[in-house]
Amino acid sequence: MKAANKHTKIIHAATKVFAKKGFFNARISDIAKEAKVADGTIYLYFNNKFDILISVFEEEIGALIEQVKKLLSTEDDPRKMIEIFTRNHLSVMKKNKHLAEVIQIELRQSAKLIKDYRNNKFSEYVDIISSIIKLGQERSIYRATIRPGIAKRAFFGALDEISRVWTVGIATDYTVEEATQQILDIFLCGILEPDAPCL
Amino acid sequence: MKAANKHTKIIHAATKVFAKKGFFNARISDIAKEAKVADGTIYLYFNNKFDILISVFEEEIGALIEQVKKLLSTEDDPRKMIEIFTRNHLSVMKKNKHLAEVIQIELRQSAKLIKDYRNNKFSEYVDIISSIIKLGQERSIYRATIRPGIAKRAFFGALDEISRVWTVGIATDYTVEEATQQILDIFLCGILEPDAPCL
Amino acid sequence: MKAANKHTKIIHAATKVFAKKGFFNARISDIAKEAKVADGTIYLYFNNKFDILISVFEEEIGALIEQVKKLLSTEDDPRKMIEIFTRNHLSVMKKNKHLAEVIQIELRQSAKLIKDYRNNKFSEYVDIISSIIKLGQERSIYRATIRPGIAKRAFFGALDEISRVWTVGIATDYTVEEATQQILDIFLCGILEPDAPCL
Amino acid sequence: MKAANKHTKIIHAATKVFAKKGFFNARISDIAKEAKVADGTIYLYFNNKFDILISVFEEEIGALIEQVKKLLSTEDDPRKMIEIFTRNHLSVMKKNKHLAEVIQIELRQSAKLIKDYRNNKFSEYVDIISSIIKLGQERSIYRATIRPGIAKRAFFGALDEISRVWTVGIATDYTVEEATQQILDIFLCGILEPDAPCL
DNA sequence: AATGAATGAGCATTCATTCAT
DNA sequence: TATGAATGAATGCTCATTCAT
Repeated sequence: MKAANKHTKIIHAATKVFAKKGFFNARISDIAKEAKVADGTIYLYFNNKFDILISVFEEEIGALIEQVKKLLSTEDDPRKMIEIFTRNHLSVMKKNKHLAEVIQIELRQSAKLIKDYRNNKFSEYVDIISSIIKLGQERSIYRATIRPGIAKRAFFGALDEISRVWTVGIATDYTVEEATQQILDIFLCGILEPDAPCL
Repeated sequence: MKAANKHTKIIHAATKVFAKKGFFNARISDIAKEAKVADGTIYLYFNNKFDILISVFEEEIGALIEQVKKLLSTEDDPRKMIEIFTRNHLSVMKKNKHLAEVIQIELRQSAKLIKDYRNNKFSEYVDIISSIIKLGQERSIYRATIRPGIAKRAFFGALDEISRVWTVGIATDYTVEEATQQILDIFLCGILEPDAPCL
Repeated sequence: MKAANKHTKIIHAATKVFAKKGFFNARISDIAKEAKVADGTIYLYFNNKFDILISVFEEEIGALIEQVKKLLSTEDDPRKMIEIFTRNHLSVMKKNKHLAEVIQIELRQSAKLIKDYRNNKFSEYVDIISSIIKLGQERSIYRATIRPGIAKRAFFGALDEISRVWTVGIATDYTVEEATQQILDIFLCGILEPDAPCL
Repeated sequence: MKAANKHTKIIHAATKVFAKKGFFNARISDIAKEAKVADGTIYLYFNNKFDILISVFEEEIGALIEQVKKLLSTEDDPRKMIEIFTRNHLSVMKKNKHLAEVIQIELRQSAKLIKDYRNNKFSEYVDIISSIIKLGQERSIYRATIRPGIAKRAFFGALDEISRVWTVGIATDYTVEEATQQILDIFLCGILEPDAPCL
């Protein structure tokens, strides 16, 4: 992954280091070394350590949002859209372990770490799920009794926990495809209208 | 909550402090003050700061396991069992915010914090879900294609993310009962055999 | 000078180190080493580096005030009182070089270093001079046209600059007694020949 | 104040910045910004930060010396000469606050800051006072018992401390003229009533 | 068992200085 | 000459842990 400029280079380095050591155990000098810049250089691009973490969230999740939105733009069926979201999320998490770790672990602490920080990008990402559900409800494909605001969390939580297996390195393993099929099997067939066929 | 002895008193104090500040921002002196003991006293009961966190996990989740197992022991229907697990988990998380925070946030970091620590108690807790699913499959109530090892994670992840709303304090709110109904609606009706009736 | 307790021990060590290196070049570890305590110990007694400097001022000048007030209490003649103040100030500054340096150099910067810090003790010390002048004016020994608020500064400034020779280590040297006589001669009688008219 | 060249521009900028923040809190980038040049440009004209401070002393005090020497050249009476020196010093210090701060505060630290630096210009300035006193003694206007080397310090110290009121911004205020009159009154004639005996 | 004063290792951040352009 | 991005050494302060009492 070639870094276009130093800002990006540092973001990628930080993602890697935060993933490996966690935010608190990560040293600025670790990030600097990983990015092959001097410690002080980091402060030309970021205000402080927290700022680096926030930037990692914003930029990495921002890219994820762009990617999945692009994929979704070619599809119209809410069932297929859920499938696309699922497969994309799981495969990115399996491939990009560093990003996965940061989202699964560091993102969770962020509210506690940084006063008044709202993970807007993260909310935006999860809201893609609820928007798909709402679309499906408008077209009578998804049951009207499902509350999108709750279902989006249930669904994201399921994906998140499922994909943790790959980062934590638990023995029990499964492929992205197996996980996708299971998730869809459980979730889709659950929220479908009784007469809407499962995929 | 009256503490039987100093060990328990410290565990409860630590749960509260870790929940409020997070493991890294929590100071031993904070825990000592909360437990109304001297800083040094903590080291008579625990080896180090990590040891306190591990003990919090083991004891608090241990109690949770006891509680839910007791509730489940009076029930035989796998559908009801899933409902009991769900309602219990969500209501404990809503009531005991400190425990909720520690499970949702600190537990996730634990592997990174403490080399070679396996959250055995946590695994035991999540495995209750897969054992219920297996039971349902044996009785042909849950579909045989569902993989319990994946489904347990999907289900726990859903519960976990759903209940995070209460600790993070997001505006969108719902009651334990609403959340329970939605979770069951989505999850149960999804994993049931085609001819097994939803609750 | 035996230190009664750690607080005093650190104050004395800091006076010495600030005198030798100046506030900014003084390292906390220098003070700690000089006081024979650990770096962290200093923070059990002081809030921060500035706080140490302020404490040095307050305590060292406080002691100086006590000392000179005690000496003055036995004297009633405003001429003798000025003499006592002068001789005491000059001899303390010549003997206690560290204190002299801190007063002459670091005290001057203090307003710039520490926002909203008023050297109350220092003002109190200089005000002893104006109170002697006022006493002399009441008794018609000192001229009524002299403004005590200006004269106190002129007098203290003269003493201060005179005594700097000893700390800076300028070649031109004179004894405390010589300096005292000259100061009194100039300040009390002026530098004019008896029959030369003032301007 | 139009700067003839960059060297002078930087000197003036540095005087201002050192006055405002003090030498240690002043950053090279502050001076560069004030002088409207790049940080690196400063190093084309000065060796290091200390060098800038020394240059400030030399050039600003050098100008002060030129100015007062020119004023004194038209006067022959040692009493008038002391008056001219006093009024000039006080009025420059009241007008040029930046220079005043640098002389009153930063100059004092200079020996500690810069190894082996002798403020030659400063000595030259203060020696003007002793040369006036010597002149007065030759003409039997000033008493022969006065030691010019001590009196020059006493006199400069008085002026310095008197003028500090204006830079520090103490409530008690007086005009240049009031201060000049008081200084001359005290120094030339002493503070005693005409018929009160000196000690 | 209990205390809490003392320790000292460890790190985010700053900023004078350099140097490629 | 002039620039300003990059460097990396340097340090105030925190806090987990120890240990004399």
